[in-house]
Amino acid sequence: MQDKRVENARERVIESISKNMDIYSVTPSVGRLYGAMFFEKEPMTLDEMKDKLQMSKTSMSTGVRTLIDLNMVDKVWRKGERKDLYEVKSDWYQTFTDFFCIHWRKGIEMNRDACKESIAELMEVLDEDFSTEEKMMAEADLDKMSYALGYYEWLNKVVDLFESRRIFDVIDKEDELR
Amino acid sequence: MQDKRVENARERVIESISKNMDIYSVTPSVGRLYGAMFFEKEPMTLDEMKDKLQMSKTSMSTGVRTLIDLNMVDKVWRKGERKDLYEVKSDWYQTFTDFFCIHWRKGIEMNRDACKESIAELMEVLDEDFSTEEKMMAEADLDKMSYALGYYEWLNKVVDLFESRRIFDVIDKEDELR
DNA sequence: CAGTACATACAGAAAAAACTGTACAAACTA
DNA sequence: TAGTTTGTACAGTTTTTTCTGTATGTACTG
Repeated sequence: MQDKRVENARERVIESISKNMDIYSVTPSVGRLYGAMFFEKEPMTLDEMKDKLQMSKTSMSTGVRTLIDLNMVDKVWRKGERKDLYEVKSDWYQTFTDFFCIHWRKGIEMNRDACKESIAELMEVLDEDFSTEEKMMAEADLDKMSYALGYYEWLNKVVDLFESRRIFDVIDKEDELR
Repeated sequence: MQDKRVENARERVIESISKNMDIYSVTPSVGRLYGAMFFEKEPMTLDEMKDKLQMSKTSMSTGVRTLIDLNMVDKVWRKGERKDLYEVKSDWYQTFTDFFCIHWRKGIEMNRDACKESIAELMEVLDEDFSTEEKMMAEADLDKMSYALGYYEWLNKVVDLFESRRIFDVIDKEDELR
């Protein structure tokens, strides 16, 4: 019974992808949706997804929205088709770097801003106040924040490396076999 | 009132760190714990954490466990001290690469294995079965899986780049100011 | 224009996760 | 040894998230 074997093979990969999408903060259900869509030859409608995954259409709708927000899925236009069509973005390298860059950049920026603001505040205190105990406290915190700041600058450059695609000079893409 | 300003400065950074630790799949509470511990000059006890964060000791216990599992915090030994002491690992560059490597490696490996197994299964089918429809299906899936496999190999090399610390040749660490 | 097909907003149900207090075991103290 | 202190297992509670069904608005069709 070949049918079963082909189906099994596909299902195994879908399940694995689904399990490991937690790194993208994506729920297993949405991961399964992504996996299913990945293997579909043609762009899918919400109803097809619903049938495939045995879930409500509402869930498919929100799931797809999540994947679109993550830049992992595209809405597709096809004339004469009333239903919305969706397909997974075909360039996984791009998908990876996009996700990585957007999320890290956001976090880095927030933390960096907080550090900068607090460092300024502490410097003010150091200038004005001469209570030794207070000063030592402020200085210790200042050191920690400076260290953090340095780390965030570094991380920012790492993100630049991916965003600028220079990472592909450092690590060559595998030959695409398709 | 300098007291407040110093405290504010610290609190701002803790809160920011806490918010952005979702990238490490860490809950804001645990993130706050990490932030508080980061600024503490001396290693902390569970009771100190509990007082600081106004939460139950049980939560501190599980929170610290989480952070230790993530390689972000160390248990510290100090003679004559009955309570367990904890401090955050001081090398954030290492912490980052550790996390990145461990988590991505796990995901990559699982997906790669699933792909390999399924590719083998599909090749078997292609050898045996001559129904054209079946074959086309199997071949299409095989292509997708090969592409995925190539991507995982690439990603694996990226992880190598970090794990081997060669990343620091590509992106220099910021001068540590502390 | 009415009628149908579609996506999604919204409210509620179900499931999962976070958090707490109590109880208990292990390690220490006297 | 008996008596503390400390960390955590566990059960129950609260909060959050995920999922569903119904209802509604919009865009097509004839």
